[in-house]
Amino acid sequence: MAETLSKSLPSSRREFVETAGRLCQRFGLPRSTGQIYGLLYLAPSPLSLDDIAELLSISKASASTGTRQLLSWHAIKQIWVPGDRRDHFEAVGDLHDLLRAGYEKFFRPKLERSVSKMDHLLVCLEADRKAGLLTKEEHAFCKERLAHLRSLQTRVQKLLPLAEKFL
Amino acid sequence: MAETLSKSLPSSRREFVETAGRLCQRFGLPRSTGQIYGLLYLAPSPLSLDDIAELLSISKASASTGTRQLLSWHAIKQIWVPGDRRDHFEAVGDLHDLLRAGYEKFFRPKLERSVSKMDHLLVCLEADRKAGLLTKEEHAFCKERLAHLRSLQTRVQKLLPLAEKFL
DNA sequence: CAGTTCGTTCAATTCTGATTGAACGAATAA
DNA sequence: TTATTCGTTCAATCAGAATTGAACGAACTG
Repeated sequence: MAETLSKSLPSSRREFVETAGRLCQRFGLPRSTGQIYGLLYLAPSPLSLDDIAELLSISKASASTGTRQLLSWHAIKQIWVPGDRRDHFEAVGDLHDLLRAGYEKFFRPKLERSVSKMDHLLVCLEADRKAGLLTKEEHAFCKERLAHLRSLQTRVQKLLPLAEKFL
Repeated sequence: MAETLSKSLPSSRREFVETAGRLCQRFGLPRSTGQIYGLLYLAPSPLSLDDIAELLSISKASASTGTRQLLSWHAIKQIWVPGDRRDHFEAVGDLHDLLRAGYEKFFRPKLERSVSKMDHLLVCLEADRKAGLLTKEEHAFCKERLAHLRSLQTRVQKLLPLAEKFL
C-alpha cells in the first residue's frame, strides 16, 4: 500500500535545500550530501530513502551514499518508524555539537599532521644543507619562513578549542 | 644570454610545494596556485614566470593564471629586477595579513550574504504559511530551526574578528 | 623597420570526482 | 518455498574545473 502524496516542497524549504547544497559544494563536499542534510534539517518528521530521492530528484544510489556519509559524521540519525520496514532519517539539530565533532574528526588530525610535516621539513632542510644543496642564505631564509609558519600553526592549535567554547 | 641553471629544487622545498598544493586543492582552489605560492614562499629571491613554469613542470599559461590569481589576493607581489624585462614574483611572507585579508574578502561577504539569505527564508516561510502550504507544526518546526541557525550565524560573526585578533 | 620576447587569453583537452542504472544480497511477506 | 522490497555496491557515465597549446597584442631590441 504505497502512499502517493504530493511529494514536493514549499519554496522556503526548497530554497534552503539549494543553499545547503551550495554550501557543501563550496567546501569540497558533494552537493547532494548537503541537499540531503538541508532537506532533513527542515523536515518535521523523519524521511525514508525514497522520500529523499524523490523530493530531491536524485537517484536512490545517491541518496544512499549521501545518507551513509552524513551518518558517519553523526549529522543525521536513523529513526525506526513502527509499521514501516524502511529506514527513516532525521537531522541532528544541534549544530554546535556537529561543529565540535567536525573539528575533532577533521581539522584537528589534519592540523596535527601538518605540524609533524613541518617538523619533518625542518629536518629535511638540515639534511639538504649538509648535502651542500643550499647556499647559506637559502638555508637561513627557508628556516626563518618555516619557523614563522610553525608558530602560526601552534597559535591556531591554541585558538580552535577557545573558539569552540565561545560558540 | 640565457642562464642555464640546474632548475631543480632541494627536497625540502619540493615537499613544501607539494604540501602547499594539496592544501589549496583541499579548499577547492587550483592545486597549481598553491604550488606556486609554496614555491615562492621558500624562494630566497624573486622568480620569473618561466622559472615557475619550469620548476613546477607546468605550462606558462598555468603559471600566468596562477600568479594573477595570487596577485589578486595580494599573496604575492611583482618585483622589478634591474636588467631583466620579465616580471618577477615574490611571496608575501606575512600570513597573518593574508588571513585577515582573506577573511575580509572571502568569508565576511559570504557570511553577510548568508545572513540576509536566512532573513529572506524566514519571510518566505511566512508567505508559505499564509498560502496554506504548511501545517501548523511544520511552520513552527521550521521557524525554530531557522532561528537556531540564525543565532549561530551571529555568534560566528562575533567570533571571527576576535579570532583574528588572537592570532 | 622587421624580429624577439613576454604575458595573457581562449578554445580544446584532460582529470577528477559526483551521479547514475543495474545487479546483488538480505530481509520480509505471502 | 517464491516473490517482493529495501539498501548497498560497482562499473559506467557525466559534469565541471584545471590545464594546456596555440595565437595574439604589446613592449622591447637591433
